[in-house]
Amino acid sequence: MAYRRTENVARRLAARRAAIVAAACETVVEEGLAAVQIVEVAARAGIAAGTVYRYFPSKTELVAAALAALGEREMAAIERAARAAPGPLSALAAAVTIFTARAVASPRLAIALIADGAQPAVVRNAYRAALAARFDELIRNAIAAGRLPDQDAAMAASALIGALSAGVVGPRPPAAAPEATVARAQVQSLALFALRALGVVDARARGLVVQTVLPQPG
Amino acid sequence: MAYRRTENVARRLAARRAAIVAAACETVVEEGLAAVQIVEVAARAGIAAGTVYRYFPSKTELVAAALAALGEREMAAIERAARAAPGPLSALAAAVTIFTARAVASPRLAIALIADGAQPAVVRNAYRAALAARFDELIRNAIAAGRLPDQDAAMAASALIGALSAGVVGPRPPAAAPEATVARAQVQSLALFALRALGVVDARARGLVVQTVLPQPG
DNA sequence: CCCCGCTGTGAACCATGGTTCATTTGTTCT
DNA sequence: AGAACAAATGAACCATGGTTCACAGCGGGG
Repeated sequence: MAYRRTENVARRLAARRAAIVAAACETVVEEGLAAVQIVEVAARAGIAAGTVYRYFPSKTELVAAALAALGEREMAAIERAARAAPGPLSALAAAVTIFTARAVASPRLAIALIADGAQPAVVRNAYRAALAARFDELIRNAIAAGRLPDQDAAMAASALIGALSAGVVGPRPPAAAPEATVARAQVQSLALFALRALGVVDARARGLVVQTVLPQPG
Repeated sequence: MAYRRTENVARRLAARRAAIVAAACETVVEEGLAAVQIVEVAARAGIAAGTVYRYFPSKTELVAAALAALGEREMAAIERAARAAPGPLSALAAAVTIFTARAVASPRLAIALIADGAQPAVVRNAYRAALAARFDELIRNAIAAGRLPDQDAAMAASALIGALSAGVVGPRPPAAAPEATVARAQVQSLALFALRALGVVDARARGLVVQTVLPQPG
């Protein structure tokens, strides 16, 4: 029975650690990377500041854990979309659209993961790299299937991410339409631009993007 | 003569103010926005920390002035390139190429002006907006001249900047070739990608980009 | 049932870096 | 030259926010 109890304790500790990371994630999503403060995160997790240091050696490590979690969540969403698509080109289109939609829906998160200069770089680069690698692969698949013209896939992937990210900071047009509609239009425009950049003719691209379901983030 | 002397003093003060801004600019270019510290900038300008506050009410204002100066310098370089070009499409190509070349040559500067999350945003957005406006205009000109397919120029301009900026943070290919050559190749690839995204056919774009002279930043 | 030790606490500590101000230094005008 | 005033100085001040630590509480094992 000794073992049993010990395991329960371990479970409690793991849960608390997860709660701390979750709190940090919330802060990142809601207020951006720069706004992450130990006391604030601790409060959100319902514990004292010092307790955080029983689970993480430093703020940097905590932020790293949070960004890793958020990054994986994004990657998973993209992966899901890509896998669900019927062929290489629509997989690429789906990935592009999902990425953009989620970025537009959570600009602070997108910035934190991709662009924010705060914090010692390393972690952010991990997500960027993973993302670029995945897009690179999707592009190469599409090329191999003869659905895209031959090109430097790695460079294209990198530039692609940049172009799509630009949407979240770029100038919102003064919206007369309801917010959701504007966001959807923005996502669609960006995705079309991106696909055209890769060499997809416009009409074809439109079909690919429109057929993609725009999801809720999370 | 009273007037004469007064004017000399004013000149000295203006010069000193300029020196402070210049020092701040150097720091931004060399070490990034986050590394700007009053004491360090003051030392670089050859004065004491307190003196800075005779010329600027706060660090924020100083940084704003520095970024404004740097932004204008970039805009001027782009403007020069665009004006020198023979037609709307090559003006656009020239602007794209120069922007990219300078960004690749001074990554820290590019990041500070475009992406860095440090400092209360406002100033950076000014440059971004100016840049986007200029590209928007160049794109619209090219469309009007029938050299580009019709499209949402504002969105395209924004995405364009994002795509080009991505190059400076993106993965450097492991360079076997000398640094300068790699940089030039990188600039060319990015510029081609960007022009294709705007609807220029590849062969035509290559000609436009290659003919552009890659300059020294400054 | 009580002791031990692990977990939680939060006030205090420390480092960083922007800002201030009493004092010193230099310049202008008579 | 000397009074008067502006500018420069830089050490001290303050705010912010990460990190520590001596202590309290709780739960599990004997």
